[in-house]
Amino acid sequence: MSLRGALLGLLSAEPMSGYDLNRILDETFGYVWTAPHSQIYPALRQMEREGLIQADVQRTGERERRVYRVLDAGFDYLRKWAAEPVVYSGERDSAHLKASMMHLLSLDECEALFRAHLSYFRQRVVIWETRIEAIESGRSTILRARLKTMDPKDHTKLIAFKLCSYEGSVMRAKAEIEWAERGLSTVASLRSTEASTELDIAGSRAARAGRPRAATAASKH
Amino acid sequence: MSLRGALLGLLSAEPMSGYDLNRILDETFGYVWTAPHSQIYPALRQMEREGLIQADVQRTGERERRVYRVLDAGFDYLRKWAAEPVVYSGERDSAHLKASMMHLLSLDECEALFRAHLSYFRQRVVIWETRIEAIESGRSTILRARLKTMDPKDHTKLIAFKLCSYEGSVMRAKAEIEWAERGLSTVASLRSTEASTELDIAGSRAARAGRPRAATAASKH
DNA sequence: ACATACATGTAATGCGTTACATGATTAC
DNA sequence: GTAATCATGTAACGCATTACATGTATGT
Repeated sequence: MSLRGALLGLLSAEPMSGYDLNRILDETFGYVWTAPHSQIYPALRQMEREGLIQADVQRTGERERRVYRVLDAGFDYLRKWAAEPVVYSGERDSAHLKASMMHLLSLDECEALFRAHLSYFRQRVVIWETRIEAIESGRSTILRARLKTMDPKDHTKLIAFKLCSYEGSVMRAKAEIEWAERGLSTVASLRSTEASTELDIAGSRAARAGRPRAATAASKH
Repeated sequence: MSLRGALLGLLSAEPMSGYDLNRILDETFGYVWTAPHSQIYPALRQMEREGLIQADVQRTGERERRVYRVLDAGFDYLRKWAAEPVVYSGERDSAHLKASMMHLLSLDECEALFRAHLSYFRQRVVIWETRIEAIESGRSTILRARLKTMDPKDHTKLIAFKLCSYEGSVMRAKAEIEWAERGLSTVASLRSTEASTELDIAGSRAARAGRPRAATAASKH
């Protein structure tokens, strides 16, 4: 269960409440896992029942705040979960699925889909690169909290892997951007083919510039 | 509902049975969407009830085979679904999530995770590049079936977008490969740091070669 | 005879989304 | 006073996984 991994991982840096966890998943940590509070609160209660974490209840007047900290059993669970091999189950990506059916759409609709893809991942890249800079310059509060509780000789390791995981997200997002850009240029080529009343052969060559075999295949039928 | 999109998309190329759809999702089409047969059969029945598709029942002796074809309402549904903007909901990736917690693991365990990642995506790339070649050379049977039922002037468009979507998957997989390779070199650097009993500063510099600011941040605490 | 591929389902369980629901504190 | 933020939950529904369940046709 990855949700538990994510929650225990964050709690192991610093004890905090369900509300805090929700905020962090929304803001910074969401680059690897997200969850709504409707999933978080029950999961915390369940893990508490199982003895993985424990809540220290803080009161501000009437308001109750349940600050969870990870118990030994929780650390064991977390380590065990993290070391388990990942199960790579099938792909499920609506953006790419829709792209595989773009022949059903108008070129305007295709363009709109690619542009949305582009702007979504460009935003992600900006957000995550900002995070990377924060980690590199030591401005990240959650990282500082974690470093405080750690043996100084492990600091290098922590920072190296934190950066590595953020860079992974950035690299993937950049691949999506590159793909969307390629998609847009495919659209542009098809548009010019549509505009002129040229032969199919010439058209397919233009549509897949740099991929001569595509043009060959297209001209076959 | 993306499952419906995937099924209608495949059926629009060629009428086929739930069994066929399952096989295609497992083999070739799974690069964008996968589903087990326990999802496929009920989805087909439901779409039939709603008048999106219709089954022509074929009998081979006792055995019944329900071959579905897309009705006009189904085409409308498909086109409408494909043109709708994609909802980009939060990331959820256990591999990257685990990577963000690798400081909890031994370097051997980290290496194992990265190697598994690498080999999984290398396999994907091989499979998908084979598909791309099949499309480019006109050896793809499903593509040929689709081309037969289409206006020849749209062939270019179909092939261009098919290739584009496969290339998207390849590009993303290559980003994952590159990331895993980077992860492995991070592990290697940390290993050499661990082996020698050098200072933290020198260690962190080695661990993040080419990223001098990481070393600076690490040496701060 | 036996294995493999063909062929179609249901059921239980778990994960994820959206909506519903409530109330306290703080800053303006 | 009122809006934003803090704070914690439940419920209904839908989508996904795994296991259960059954039987036929075909090739060796």
